[in-house]
Amino acid sequence: MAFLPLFVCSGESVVLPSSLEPVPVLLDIGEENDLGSHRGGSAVSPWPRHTRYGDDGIMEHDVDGDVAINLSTSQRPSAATTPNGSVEPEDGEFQAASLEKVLKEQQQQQQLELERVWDQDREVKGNGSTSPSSEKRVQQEHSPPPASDAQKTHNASVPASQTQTASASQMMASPVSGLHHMQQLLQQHVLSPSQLQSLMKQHSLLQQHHQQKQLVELGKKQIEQTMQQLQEQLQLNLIQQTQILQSGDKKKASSSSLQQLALQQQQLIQQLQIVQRQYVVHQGMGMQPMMLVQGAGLTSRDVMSPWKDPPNGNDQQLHATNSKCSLPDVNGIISGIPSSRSSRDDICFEDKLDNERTATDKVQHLYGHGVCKWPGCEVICEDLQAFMKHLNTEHTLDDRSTAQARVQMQVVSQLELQLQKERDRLQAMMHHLHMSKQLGSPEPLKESPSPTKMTVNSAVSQPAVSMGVLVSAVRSPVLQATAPNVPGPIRRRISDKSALSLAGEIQRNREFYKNADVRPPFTYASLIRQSIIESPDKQLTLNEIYNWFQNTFCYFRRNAATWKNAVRHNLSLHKCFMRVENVKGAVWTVDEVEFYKRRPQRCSSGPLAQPVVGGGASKSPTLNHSPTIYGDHIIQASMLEDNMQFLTGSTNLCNRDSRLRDSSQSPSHDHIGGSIHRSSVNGGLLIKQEHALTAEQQHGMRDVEHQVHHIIKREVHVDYEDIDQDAQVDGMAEDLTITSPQDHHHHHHQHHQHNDSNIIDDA
DNA sequence: CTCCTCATAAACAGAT
DNA sequence: TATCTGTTTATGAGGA
Repeated sequence: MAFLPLFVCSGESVVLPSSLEPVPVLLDIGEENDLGSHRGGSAVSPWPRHTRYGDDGIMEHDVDGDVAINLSTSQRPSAATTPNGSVEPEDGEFQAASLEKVLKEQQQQQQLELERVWDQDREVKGNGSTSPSSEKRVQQEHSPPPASDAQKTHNASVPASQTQTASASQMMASPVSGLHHMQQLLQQHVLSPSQLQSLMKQHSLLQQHHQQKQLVELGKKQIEQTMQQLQEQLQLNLIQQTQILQSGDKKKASSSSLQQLALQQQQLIQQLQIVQRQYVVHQGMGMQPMMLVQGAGLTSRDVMSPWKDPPNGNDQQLHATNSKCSLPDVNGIISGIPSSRSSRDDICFEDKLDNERTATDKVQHLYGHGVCKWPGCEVICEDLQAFMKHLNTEHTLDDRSTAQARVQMQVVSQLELQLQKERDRLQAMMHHLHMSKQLGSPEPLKESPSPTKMTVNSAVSQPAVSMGVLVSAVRSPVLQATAPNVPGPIRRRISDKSALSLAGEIQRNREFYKNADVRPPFTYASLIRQSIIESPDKQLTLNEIYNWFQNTFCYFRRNAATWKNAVRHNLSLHKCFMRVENVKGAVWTVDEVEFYKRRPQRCSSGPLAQPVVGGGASKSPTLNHSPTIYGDHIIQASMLEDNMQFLTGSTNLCNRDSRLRDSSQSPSHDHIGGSIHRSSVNGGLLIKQEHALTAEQQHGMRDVEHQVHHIIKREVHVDYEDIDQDAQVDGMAEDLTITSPQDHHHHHHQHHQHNDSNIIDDA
């Protein structure tokens, strides 16, 4: 979810349309894709290799990439809170940098050694790395460990098949008196000073080990990621092949594409092998500190546990599988050990725990609410135990499960690809916005975002986006997608009068709106108008308007019936939209005069109000409600930005850029241009400016300013029915005095909107 | 609290 | 007939 993190960071003032909530970002998977369900499924891939990667399900891995790394590098060490404080020395106590250096050197040596050993192993094994000829083969080679049944039975034992493991094990002296012993001593409180001293030494070594482990962890993670990606590409490739094979006998073209796929496959496999090798090396690095520990004379079953994780992803998976299958272990984890547990003595034990916890977590992804969540299964299992049994009997490594897993994998792959794309896009967008903000706003933002605005969510799930970017994003609609906790649709819309800013806003965020399933903060009327004035002929058919909505806004690719109805409704309702019969049907045009005439009283408080807060309100609904210290500045900046655009993009007066420009562009009003007309056009807008002549106006309102001095606010009842285009052109003076409110006698007030506050410029 | 704007739903009719 | 287009009414949310 590239956008998700961003979305989550908004303030409470943001409202998401209810329809949006489940799918903040629309992936092009389907109209009504249910990301949630995909997620649920993807979190646990039945595919063996996924088991090995611990808690980072594929999706999560990608989604929280940064977070994941952080966790891996910091969580464990920081989690070293001692349950029984007396036992454990302070964390930083023995962190000698020099020692670390030495250790690193040793580590490197041993890494080389490991590599060598591993190479030898490969030679011995003789199953080299020739490219697989069949699909199955590929799976076996690159996906984890075809945990064969035979291997499965070796619960928690060192996988015999892994010679490299054996080799590695041999490198290590047989462990003696380790953590276990240490713990016993400690528990008995019978430590002599010398014992204590040696204990401390051991501790320091352990710490060193752990630190190094962290260092290695990061690289490892990256490699794991790469491996995952490659494997998934491979899977994708295979799937494509299968598809072609299945449906391909018809076309010859498929044979060529097959060849291509095969080629790709080979390349992927090669890459994968390389990466896997790297991974092994890293595993060795991660393991190496343990050797030190052992060399120090520690011994313990727990210490041994890491060695159950062979320096190979396959075997790790096996281990995880074993853990998963070992019910007592699972239960123990669930019920027993607190996650915060981690004393130095337990480092290794904790590793084991991690793996087991991982297994448990994964199992939990397949089991929920008493139902097996295996794709297409939904068998009811009373308890975890029953589920485990079911899992181990029904979902074994057979063809069906494999196929299901493959499907799931495809789902995950596609989501992941999409995610990556979207994330990149987002990054680029944010970067761009940030840049343009800096360049575009004459007044750099000096305030820092108020912490209250940036919710916890933002901090948590926000990808690597700088605060500055976030700030700049505040005024962008991006943040609207946040605040998932806020129910109901967005009520705040940038009102019509801000259409000027609308043009710029849409332009600036075009890519964003196009791809993010975020409701644009503009009214339907504004959007319709925008669509029309963007068209070459300043006229569109209804269908073209639809298309514009869909092409411009991801949001409008859903719930078509709803918004289309709304569009039609708006077209009919607002007098500013005029239906023009055409040879080939009817087209809609915008009567700019009417457009600006509508509901002035409201708008005056909106976008055109004080450029400060009020204007900001229009700019960003999220700020409307509770302008913050930075909100004002941002708004100001953005308003200025708009004015800049106006200045450069329009020769018309008016305070708002596109407003008059658009007016001049209006097909039906090209000939208007009278000052009276214009002033009346601006009427509603200018009212508030009487007391809000700010820097904004100083920028581009010279023409307007002198008018403002003479403006007279008048309440006029205008019957739009009586004003046709020509009448309007004839003179606004008339239309200002024209009729009275309609004969609508509904209980409702909606027709008061026709009370126009117009400005007469008698200058 | 009232007024206003807007979104949404829906009924309905004519055109295609 | 089904669908599209266009009009109209009703209602509720939310802001000023």
